[in-house]
Amino acid sequence: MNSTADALQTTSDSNETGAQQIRDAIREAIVERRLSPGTKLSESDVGNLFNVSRTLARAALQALSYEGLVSVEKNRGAFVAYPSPEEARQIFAARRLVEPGILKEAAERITPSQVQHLKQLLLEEGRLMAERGQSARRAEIKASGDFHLVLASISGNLIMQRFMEELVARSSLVIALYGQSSVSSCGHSEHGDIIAAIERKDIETACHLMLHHISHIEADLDLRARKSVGLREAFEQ
Amino acid sequence: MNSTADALQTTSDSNETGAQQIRDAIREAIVERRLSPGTKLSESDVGNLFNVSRTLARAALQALSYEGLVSVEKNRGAFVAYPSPEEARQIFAARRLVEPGILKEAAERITPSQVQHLKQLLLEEGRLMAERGQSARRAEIKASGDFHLVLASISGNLIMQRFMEELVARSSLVIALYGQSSVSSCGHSEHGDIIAAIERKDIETACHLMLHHISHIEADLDLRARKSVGLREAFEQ
DNA sequence: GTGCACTAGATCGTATACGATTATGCTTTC
DNA sequence: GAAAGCATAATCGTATACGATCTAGTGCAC
Repeated sequence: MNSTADALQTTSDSNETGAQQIRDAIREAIVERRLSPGTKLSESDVGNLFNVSRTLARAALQALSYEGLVSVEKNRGAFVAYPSPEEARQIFAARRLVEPGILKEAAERITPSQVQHLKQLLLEEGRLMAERGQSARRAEIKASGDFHLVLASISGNLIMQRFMEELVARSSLVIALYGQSSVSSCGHSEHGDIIAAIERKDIETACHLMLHHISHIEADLDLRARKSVGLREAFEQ
Repeated sequence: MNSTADALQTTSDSNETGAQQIRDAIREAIVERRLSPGTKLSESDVGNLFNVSRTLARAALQALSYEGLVSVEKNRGAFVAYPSPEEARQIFAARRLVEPGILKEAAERITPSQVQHLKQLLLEEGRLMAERGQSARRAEIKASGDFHLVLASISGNLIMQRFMEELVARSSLVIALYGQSSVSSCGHSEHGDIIAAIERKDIETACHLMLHHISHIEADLDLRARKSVGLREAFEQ
């Protein structure tokens, strides 16, 4: 049990308050798919894992439920969210709705050094794709999401940035549940194409590429049947 | 003090858990501008007001901070959010970014009965504008926001709906702080124009009208200087 | 009279405690 | 042997308690 704690506590000792640290650690675990949808997150267990009281554990789980990553059921407990197919569709519909707009604002105010940053991110992503192993896979998942998040941060709108963080995190959950092609969740080359369009200030095509990109991710999902672990949900959720 | 409690507890005794009831009551008070930006919300005071322990009061305030309506400062306490001019700009930028898209989806799937619902809302809004008195003013503020929220609910996307709820609530806070023309925060006639465009399935114009509408609201703000109550913030915040 | 140190009060952060609700497993009965 | 009922264990909802941090007021020194 302690080994799990070590695995989760990757980003400790900042100046945040206790509950936020736990929230961030659990969120990271969910986004990187170390925690599967439907997993029960008992308040006591979470508290013991991080050596804090149930009070803080509860606060962290409550916070995650506001982000849609955890669903708390009254008098039953908290579970890693198990988004329905309909919910999955809405998440991607939301992304199609906001990401072109974010991209447009980002493209207008991007600096050359930020373009370099994006390119470097892309390289890192490609490197991870080539590697084998669990941790490389996790890092790749994170990197492919970071591309969209960095774009949001460049747009300069903190509110949209936070919204995108929520959407990307929930997307990761959806892909974990309904994704088909085992690994590459996010078309790597498409990220590159988008960066290229941004660089030559071709905002129009950049937006179209982004729309297609999101649709490609969604097209890789099988939203009709639940994944093989579906029966497990019947027990725990 | 008890009179205040009665004034706040408009929507009680549902099947929600205690903290959610308090959260909703405070949110409503903020949106209807019964609570001004910068007001201190002490955990003990909130708890006493609603006859619950600090635990629940804290949970409610925490929840509101996730929505951006309350800012909690470590070891200092919670305050009704006091959005900066920059934050205000970002809120309206976000609305310009998402509302056309929401409107587009809503217009595509709207039913005749929902159109009637919108029209009825509009009438109600107009009736309240004509009335005098504090409570009518509050109801008008709520109604003008509800127009945008109903549109979001018609769009059928729960995620965008929740996001819009956050944006509308925070807009109310911004208008309370920086609004100039004392009362009519939201161009009433513009709502009517938008409904008309939706009804004749002219989505293109409806979106343009919406964009102008949002810009008109923002244009009514004075984002340079803080309002006269600004000195009060110096004391409490 | 002004400025600094110190003490007292208030408020927050977190832990613990207790009643309420739900799940589980055993016993009993048909 | 199966089903229903009861008892027990686990978990959540909420309140209370205590230490830590911040705020404010007082008094002393200069």
